[in-house]
Amino acid sequence: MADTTLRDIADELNVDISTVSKALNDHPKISDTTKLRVTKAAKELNYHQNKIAAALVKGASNLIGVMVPQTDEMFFSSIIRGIEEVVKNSGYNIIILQSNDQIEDEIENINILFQTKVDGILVSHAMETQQFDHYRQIIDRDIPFIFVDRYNTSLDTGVVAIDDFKGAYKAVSHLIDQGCRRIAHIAGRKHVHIYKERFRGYKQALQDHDLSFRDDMVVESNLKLEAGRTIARKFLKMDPRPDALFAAGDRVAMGAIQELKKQNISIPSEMALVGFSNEDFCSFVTPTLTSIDQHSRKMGQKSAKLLVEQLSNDENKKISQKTLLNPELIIRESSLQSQSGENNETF
Amino acid sequence: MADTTLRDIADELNVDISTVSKALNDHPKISDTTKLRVTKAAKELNYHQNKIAAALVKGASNLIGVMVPQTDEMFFSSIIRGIEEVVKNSGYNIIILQSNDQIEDEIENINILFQTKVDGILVSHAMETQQFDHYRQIIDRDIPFIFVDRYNTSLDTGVVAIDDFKGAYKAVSHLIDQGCRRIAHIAGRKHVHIYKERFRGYKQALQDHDLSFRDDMVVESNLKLEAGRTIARKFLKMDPRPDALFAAGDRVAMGAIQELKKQNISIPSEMALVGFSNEDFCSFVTPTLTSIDQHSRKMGQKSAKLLVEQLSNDENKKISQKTLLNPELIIRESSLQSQSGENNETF
DNA sequence: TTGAAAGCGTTACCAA
DNA sequence: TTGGTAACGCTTTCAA
Repeated sequence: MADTTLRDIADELNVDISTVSKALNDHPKISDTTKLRVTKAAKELNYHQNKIAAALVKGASNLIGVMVPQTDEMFFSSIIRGIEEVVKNSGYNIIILQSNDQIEDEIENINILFQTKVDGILVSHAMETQQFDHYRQIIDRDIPFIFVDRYNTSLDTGVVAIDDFKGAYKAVSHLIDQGCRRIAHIAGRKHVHIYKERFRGYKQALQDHDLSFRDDMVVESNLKLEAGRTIARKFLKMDPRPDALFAAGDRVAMGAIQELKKQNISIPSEMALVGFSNEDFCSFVTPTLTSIDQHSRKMGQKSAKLLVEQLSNDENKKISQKTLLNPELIIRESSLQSQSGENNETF
Repeated sequence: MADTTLRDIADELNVDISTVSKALNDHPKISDTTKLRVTKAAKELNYHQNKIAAALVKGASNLIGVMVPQTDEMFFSSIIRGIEEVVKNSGYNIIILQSNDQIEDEIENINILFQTKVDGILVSHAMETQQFDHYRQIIDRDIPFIFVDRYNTSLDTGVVAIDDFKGAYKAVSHLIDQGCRRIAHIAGRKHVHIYKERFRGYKQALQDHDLSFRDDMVVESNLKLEAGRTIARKFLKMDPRPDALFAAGDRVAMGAIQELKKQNISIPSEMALVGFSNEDFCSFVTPTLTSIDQHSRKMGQKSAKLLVEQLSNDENKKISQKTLLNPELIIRESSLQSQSGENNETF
């Protein structure tokens, strides 16, 4: 059954097709009576606007491209949720692309976005991306474009992320407050800006509390679970060994917990632990894991809002604004020296 | 900077626009030399096909609509991942819509999908949907359409899900094997087909092992964490109390674990536990949680494959096939009476 | 207030 | 093998 078109409605009502179009779009110069007749007929014929045709003539697809490394990482899926919520209410839809954390896929995806003629783009870039020329094309084409979370400073685009420096700073300061003095850091890849920031926050917190920074107390990793196990083993062999671990991710922290438990190291008294991201499971594990909440859903919402705003801006004035959300330290058992069971305060 | 069009390439090369189109589409009747010239010019001018225009004339958008309750639930985000992988390799893209488990959003989303002229639709329906007329429109319009996981039997569509009956049966049989005799069930909403199936599997397993079924051993719930706590409290008050809990979801099982631990009930010796979905955190909690793996990513892949297949089928022969994947019991500490630490076998 | 017609960028058919 | 042209369904400008 072929879809109803404007033509069908026009024929039905013996008016011109352009009249129908205008009536449906609530054009001011169409009489209320015709508007009524048209909307009625449209409903009867079960008409749905063909957005493809409209997009072609208007030069705007009402599509927003969203690219993340993978949809099935809690952090990204919740960003996506936030984006979808906002975007839909503004009449846009999102098309989702995954980079699988690989630059080749990223490049290919960007081409797809060009073909799809998306009106705007939201990206969290691949872990292994160190060279951002393919993103430059987006800017050259004047497509509104905002980085979410993982961003690159060399490009003049909008950015929505959390203040990773501050998050790390809060985490480490908290550990120091709890009496920890030899705090090690499980870092992410140092070419990724956000991980660099977390590392910087770690160092700064140490310095501000007159603790010395030591190179051998920092290990770079891919932040996966298995890495946490290995790295924990490594730290346990040190003498004196660290009395706390600040991990740049929850999964890698989880791996460390597993290893510590296996070796019967008590958490937090022998070694305290703070993760980063505040994934669901932080409150499920034993001991529950202190972490930094990144407000991922809000991050998605904010980036989408900014983008939509930019899109509705007549004078295509580029918003190359950087928005850093405030990270939140969620204190749980893994770092609380003064034990008090089900603690769960927020700072 | 306006995008390059076929016209630009044609002008550049002094050939007709239709020649360019054919050359780019590798049409057999175009000489290799012109193909070469055209592709070269296209690259130089940085041409990207306008899929919107192509979609309009071809009557196919190359878009596949995906609707899930929420993207930020592990299970759905991993379905989405699977879908995206398959679909991209077939030249399609996905647009994502969330129903927020509400029927109003569902109806609105379906209208959006009509407007976007998606070529096919993949849906996991909202928890609260009990009336499926809005889905019937999709069928009436001959849009290929497959249910993923949450499906309805009254509609003649394709279905990809796991065999929930079998999953529940495996879970309960396993508990019985472990010596449990009073097995309670935390069920999902009984109007949702998959939860009905899990309930059926539970009953059947009891019956096949000569255990009697009791109404008061089953509680229906929304499967959220908090519900798990409440329901566990309720079961703990029974006399004699259950020696095992089979939950239709991991989160609700998690809530139960929390309550049991709080009341110092030892797991699994005093009460064994099996969840459903095998979420990440199952292997993180203490004790690790036995669960049923649903192969969600594979589910996404399978449904996408089926849909794409159907789309490329010239004679629009509808695939109203039902594919049930085999659920996998992942045995962990929460149900293993013979304790052996880090057990993690697969059946 | 309504109608006619051009045009968005492609594809596909028929003619050359 | 290539060119011309209609058509996809809609919006928009100008004329009536």
